[in-house]
Amino acid sequence: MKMITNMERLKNTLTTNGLKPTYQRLKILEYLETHVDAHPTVEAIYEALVKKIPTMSMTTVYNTLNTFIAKNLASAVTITGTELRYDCVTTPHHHFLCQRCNKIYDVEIKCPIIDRNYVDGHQIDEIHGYLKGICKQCLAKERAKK
Amino acid sequence: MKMITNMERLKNTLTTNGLKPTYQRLKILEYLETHVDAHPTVEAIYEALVKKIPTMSMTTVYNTLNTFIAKNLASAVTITGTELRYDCVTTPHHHFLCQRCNKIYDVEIKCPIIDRNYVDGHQIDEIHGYLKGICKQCLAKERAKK
DNA sequence: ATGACTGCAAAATATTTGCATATTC
DNA sequence: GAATATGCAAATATTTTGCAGTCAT
Repeated sequence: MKMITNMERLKNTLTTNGLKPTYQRLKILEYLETHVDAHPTVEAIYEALVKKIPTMSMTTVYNTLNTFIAKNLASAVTITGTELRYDCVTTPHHHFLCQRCNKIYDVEIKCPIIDRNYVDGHQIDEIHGYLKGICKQCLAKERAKK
Repeated sequence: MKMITNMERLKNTLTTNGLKPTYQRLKILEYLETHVDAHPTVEAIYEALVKKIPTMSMTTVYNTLNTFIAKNLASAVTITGTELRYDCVTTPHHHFLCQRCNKIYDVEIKCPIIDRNYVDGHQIDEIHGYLKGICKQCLAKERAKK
C-alpha cells in the first residue's frame, strides 16, 4: 500500500472534483475537515487562516465555500438565519443549535424521508433537520448554579 | 352565537397574549395570517403595509415579529441562511424551499422526534425540517420547455 | 402621568460584485 | 498563454441599537 500525505489526499479530492488544487482551497478544505464539529462561520475560517496566509480574503473564503457546495464537498447550515455556517459533507445528519451558547451539534436521527425523492410533487435535493434548544453542557451548568 | 369581526378576533389574540393591540401589530398579524403560504420576508411585510400605513417602519416590523415569536404567535423560518422569513404558527409542519423560484412551501411529514424532549442529552425546544430542491411548478415549466 | 410602543437615523453584521492582478495547467 | 482563481475595495443586503417622540390607559 502506497502511503500518501494528508495534503496529497486533499489535493486528490479537489482534482477528482474538477477543481484546481490551489493553496487556499487546500487550506480551507483542511480547516473544514479538522473543524467539522465547530460548524464554523466564514468569519471563523477567515480568522484562522489569515494568520498563516496573510493575503487570504473573505471573498476567497466565500468563493471557495460556494465552489465546494456546488461540488458537494461542503454544505451550508442555515440554522441561525442571519449567518451561514459550514459543514464538510460526510454522512447525512441533522443539527442541534444551542440557544444559550450558540454551538451547533450533529445529531443522528432516523429520518423517514431520507430515501424519498419527492414530497407533494416537489423534487427533493437536500434534507436538513434543525433542532433548537439547550445543550447538555448548558443544562449541566444551569443545574450546578442552583 | 355572537358574531365578531376578524379584527376583533385578532385583537383578542393579542390581548389574551398580553400584548397591546396596536394598529401596527394588528395589521402585521393580519398580514401574516393572510399570507401564510408566502412565508414573507420582513421586507415584503414592510412593503405591503407601508402603502396603507405610511409611517410604518422596518424597525416596527422587526420589533413586532420578535414579540410575536416570544409569544409563540409566529415563527422564524431560517431556511435561506441570509434572511429570515416568517410564518404564523398553526400546526407543526416542515418547509420546502424551491431553489429555482425561491418559494417556500409547507409540507406535512411524519417526524419521528416530534414528541421527544431530548436528543443526545440536549433539551429540544424547537424542531425544524427543511427540504430543498425544485418545486412542482418549476419542474412542470422545465418539462414544457423540452 | 406612567409605561409601553413606534420609528427615524445610525451602527453593526453579513454577503456579493467589479475588476485588476496573480496563479495553475 | 489561456483559462481560472485570488483579493482589494466598494456596493448591497439584513438586522440591531439608541433615543426621542407618541399613544393608550
